[in-house]
Amino acid sequence: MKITDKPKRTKTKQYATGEEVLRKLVNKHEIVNKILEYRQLKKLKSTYVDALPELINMKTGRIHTSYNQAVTATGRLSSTNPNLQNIPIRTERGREIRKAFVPRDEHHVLLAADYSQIELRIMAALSQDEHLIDAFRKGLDIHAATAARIFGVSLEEVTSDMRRKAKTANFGIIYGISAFGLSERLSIPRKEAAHIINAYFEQYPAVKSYMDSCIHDAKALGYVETLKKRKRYLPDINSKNAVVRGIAERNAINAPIQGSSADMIKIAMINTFKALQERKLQSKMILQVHDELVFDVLKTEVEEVKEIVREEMEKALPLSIPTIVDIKTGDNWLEAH
DNA sequence: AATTTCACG
DNA sequence: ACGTACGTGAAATTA
Repeated sequence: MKITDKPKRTKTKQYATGEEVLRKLVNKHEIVNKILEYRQLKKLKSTYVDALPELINMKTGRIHTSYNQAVTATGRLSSTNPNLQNIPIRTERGREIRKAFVPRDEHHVLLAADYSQIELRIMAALSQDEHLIDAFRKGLDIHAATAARIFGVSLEEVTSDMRRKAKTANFGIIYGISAFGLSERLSIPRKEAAHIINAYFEQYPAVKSYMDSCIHDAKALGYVETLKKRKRYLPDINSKNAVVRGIAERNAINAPIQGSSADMIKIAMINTFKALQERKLQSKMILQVHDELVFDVLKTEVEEVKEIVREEMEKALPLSIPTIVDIKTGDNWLEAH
């Protein structure tokens, strides 16, 4: 439509129209927002509303996913046919879909138990950064605590904007972020993003040296590993192509963190299943979504199951800092969140 | 069959 | 000069 001078192209030379591209064009033409809204509705309808009812099992009257144990590079599970690890939650219309996931009958509730900030906790434990460890031991709001440190203010002086930036930085760090990436995500100048990253590593110096050591180990050994010694091989770590090498370096930083989190929840799943069996409970573990377990719980068993699940998840793979699990119940999956 | 887009952690 | 945050899977579109 000629609403931008240098339209972005995909690698096959077509016009790129992904969400990030379109969002930069919303002020150029009134149709752009309408396209974004249309896309969202189309996605939700085709992927969930239309597809899921087709997958109801004739015998059980329920839908059953398949969990794949040997697909991902990091040790996570993946879920197919249908994928129940990407059920919507972020938008209001998406949340309507999540409400459709309900307990087996009126005598049951759904119980959702999720690890709180698990990847940041693992990064604290792996890096042994004293300030990050200290924040978790004190039970602080980790994004606010990070904001206070990187912006040099007291906890009380942290504004919502400072916290938002620190939160994005925290997630970015786990992925091996660049100043460019952070600036894009926060819509701030690259210089400011670079300052935030510099401040982050000044305030959490052991995080910086831990990340450097991940890359160093990958170059020396050809792989990195998780807390439970799961390896990810990184054959591109010494590539002469800077782009290819950069991806491998970010993998070297991220894989031990994401993979150790997967180690932890897998151990928790085994031990929780055993504990429910040993106590002859009828409640069932029904879903895993990377840092969350969902149970179909007999109402009379709620308190006992809650205790067991918290205990088994929190003690599955002890770190040098507390592991916290948040638990909620509800009459549908959204309410249990 | 490959690519693009977008849903989740 | 160049590209630029990790891990997935499904549906629609393009080749």
